[in-house]
Amino acid sequence: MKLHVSVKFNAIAYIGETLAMSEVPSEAHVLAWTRLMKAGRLVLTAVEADLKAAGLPPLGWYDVLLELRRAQRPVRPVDIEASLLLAQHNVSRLLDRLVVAGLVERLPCDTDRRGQLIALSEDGSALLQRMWPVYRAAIQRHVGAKLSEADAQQAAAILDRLI
Amino acid sequence: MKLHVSVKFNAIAYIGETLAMSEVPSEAHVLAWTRLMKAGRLVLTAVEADLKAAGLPPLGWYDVLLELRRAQRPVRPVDIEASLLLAQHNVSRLLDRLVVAGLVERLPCDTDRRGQLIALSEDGSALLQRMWPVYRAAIQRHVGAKLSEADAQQAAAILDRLI
DNA sequence: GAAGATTGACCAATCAATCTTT
DNA sequence: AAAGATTGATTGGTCAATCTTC
Repeated sequence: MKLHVSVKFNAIAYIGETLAMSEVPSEAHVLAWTRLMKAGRLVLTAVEADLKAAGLPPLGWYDVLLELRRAQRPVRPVDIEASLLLAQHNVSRLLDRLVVAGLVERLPCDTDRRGQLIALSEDGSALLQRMWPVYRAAIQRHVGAKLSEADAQQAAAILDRLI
Repeated sequence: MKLHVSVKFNAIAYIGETLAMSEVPSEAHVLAWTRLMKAGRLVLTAVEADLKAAGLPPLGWYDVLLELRRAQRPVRPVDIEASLLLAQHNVSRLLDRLVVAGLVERLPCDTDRRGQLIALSEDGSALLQRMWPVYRAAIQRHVGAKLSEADAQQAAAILDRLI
């Protein structure tokens, strides 16, 4: 009788846990999440501080300029949104600032007259080149110096599964 | 002669690379950094969206409330800053909102009259409990479902080295 | 003078609505 | 109606300055 009850109870507990397993994260998953947020914020803050200390604009500017240089041709705002994971209105206003700073130009888009093309200017290209050494040094200081080569490879591989 | 030149060149190249190694990040380090930013932004956006969809406040509120409940007693703003990696003025205004929402209370601090103590209210405690199931499900959906247990453990360990 | 915290002014992000073209 | 993009209004974050207490 006692055994019977015990079996029943274990069965219920087991079912409960099985259901829970698919609905709630493990402790390791929660820890990975909190570390992701904390490490991300800490390193981002440090890198942004290095850029600012060198009198350079924020990372968001670099990201857009790099996107344009990589494409080697004018790019649609919608493509920038997709690759940088930014909201449409966010990109619109970021581009406003880059235009005012003379780093990019807005061109009409012939194939779709709703849209436009964003072109990298000479100044934009020059800024990109001035920023990279500082940015690169910041990455080295705040990431490179803290992770082994194997750590970096593993981290990149695992984080990629979240994307 | 040709060999001699070659040796010299290699030596110079090697020195150059050795110096560079300590100043610039490897490709893997740069990739780890970009993935960290991208994965962090993507998952954070998704989790925040889940909270909002459930009619709940943003994660920052949860972080503060959780900090207070963990301490089991009123906490100094300076301690919140340290554990959440937030700037002082940022915490000040976040607490303003929590006070207005009736989730925390500001109490005078007897041991240091410059400071204050932040106490969790009943409503704050209740909100914490209402948020956790939604938050937990979001972590499971956006992290747990995408990483194996081993991945999560490795990720947590590696990211911890950045903190 | 340094530390804990707040405040006013400014900049950036977000929401909802809008406009044009597809 | 849906997609690309912008805009006005509000909210949140940041900078510099300030205030009080240590």
